Amino acid sequence: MLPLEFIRRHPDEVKRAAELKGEEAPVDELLELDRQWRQCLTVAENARAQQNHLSKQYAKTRDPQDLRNVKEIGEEAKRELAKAEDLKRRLDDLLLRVPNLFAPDVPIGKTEADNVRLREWGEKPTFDFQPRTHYDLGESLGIMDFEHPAHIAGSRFGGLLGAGARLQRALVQFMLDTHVAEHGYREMYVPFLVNSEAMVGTANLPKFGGDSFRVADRDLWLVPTAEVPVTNWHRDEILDLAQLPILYVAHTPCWRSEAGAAGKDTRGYIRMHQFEKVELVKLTSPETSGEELEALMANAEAILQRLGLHYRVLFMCTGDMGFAQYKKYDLEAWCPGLERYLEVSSCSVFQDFQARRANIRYRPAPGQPPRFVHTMNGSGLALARTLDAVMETFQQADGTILVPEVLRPYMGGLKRIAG
RNA sequence: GGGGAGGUGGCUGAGUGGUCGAAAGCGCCCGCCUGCUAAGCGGGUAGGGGGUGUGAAACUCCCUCGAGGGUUCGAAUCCCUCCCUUCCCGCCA
Repeated sequence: MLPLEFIRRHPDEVKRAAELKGEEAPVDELLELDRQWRQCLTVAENARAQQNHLSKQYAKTRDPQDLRNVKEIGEEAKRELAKAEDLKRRLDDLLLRVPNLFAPDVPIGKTEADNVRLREWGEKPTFDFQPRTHYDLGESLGIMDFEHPAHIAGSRFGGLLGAGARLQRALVQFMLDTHVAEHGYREMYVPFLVNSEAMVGTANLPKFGGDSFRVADRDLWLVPTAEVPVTNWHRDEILDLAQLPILYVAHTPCWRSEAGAAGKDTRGYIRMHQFEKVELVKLTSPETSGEELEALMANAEAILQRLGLHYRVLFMCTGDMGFAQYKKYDLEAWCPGLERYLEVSSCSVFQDFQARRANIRYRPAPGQPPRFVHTMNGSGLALARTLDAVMETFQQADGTILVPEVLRPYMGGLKRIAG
């Protein structure tokens, strides 16, 4: 969230950012509540101060009249304090609904058409036959299945079999090993269910609860991304500057309700209720967050490059970047069968927006007051779609799939998937 | 799931109704001392919020001892509920 004081001083800047992001920002309502709250709080605290004072006096005098006075003022303090607390609760709730600002260099725009293509890596592969889609290939080879999962769980679930399941696992292993051994991340294993506080910390709540699955009768949510448990790992902690930057990588399943996602462009192993992802998360000092984001994105790109997948990098415009992000890049891998790019990674920095919510701080120097860290994350990479891109890119005329070199050690040396 | 113990500042840990936002130690900061370092000596050091207000001060008030509620003029301290940690038993992959 944004500091209340910042909103007080720069309401127009906050409103402008929200508008350009296509988000609602209850700034006026918030400021009015803020005014009422502070007024009420002053009255309440003055009453409480009087009460404290009179109470001490009564301790000395034991005068019944003093007792009557202190009781009376005590009642008033209680009433006013309750009023102030109610106002503060409403204020805090609104505060959690104000979107983050965006970086000065973020392109202004409304839709994905306004995103800026920063660069492309490699070239679209060419085929001397009509390339097939991953689901077509996968179902023919018997390594990808949508019917059985639908039967046991419903639509928007996919399943993998044999070499398909193993190929996904190989991708996960390859990604984890690369990020740990070569990019300096620390591997983590984390809960796949998190409480509401954690969801608020990363800004998945209160506004976006509808995007995630909640466990019935419990305050637990299925993680929509490892970002939630990993970023919240250090909630309410004060870190040492020497610990920063903290680099974490975690592989988790992710669950998303994908409400309203049915229809066009969603056929295949693309937008599932459940998918695997290797997620990169960094906690940094404010001074280094800019360069750390670029490095994080480069780490994600390295995976695509080693797999030999053609991809492009998009600088997301204000309208397409989201509530909490300060800056966001998408990596999109080319899928020759689908004849379109699929988003396989989204790399974002939040500045201290999440850190304020999750209360993650660091001490810049011994003896100095704590400051909020900066948080950022990016997929490194999202699994279902990376698997799709691999299958479609390395398919052969006979319907088999060549296994990329870097994955072969993870496939028991298998060079070609033939079903 | 049943029973016991416990959750206090950056950390360890005292504290069972006002003298406690909290002993002591560690850590950290400032100063002194010492040929350097170490040791020693003195002082300082929780967080959040409100008001007034300046150039970043200063002053003042309120809240916070796991969370929430209650008793009381007054709660870290007493009562209730919940969460978490830990030990023993049970169960289980």
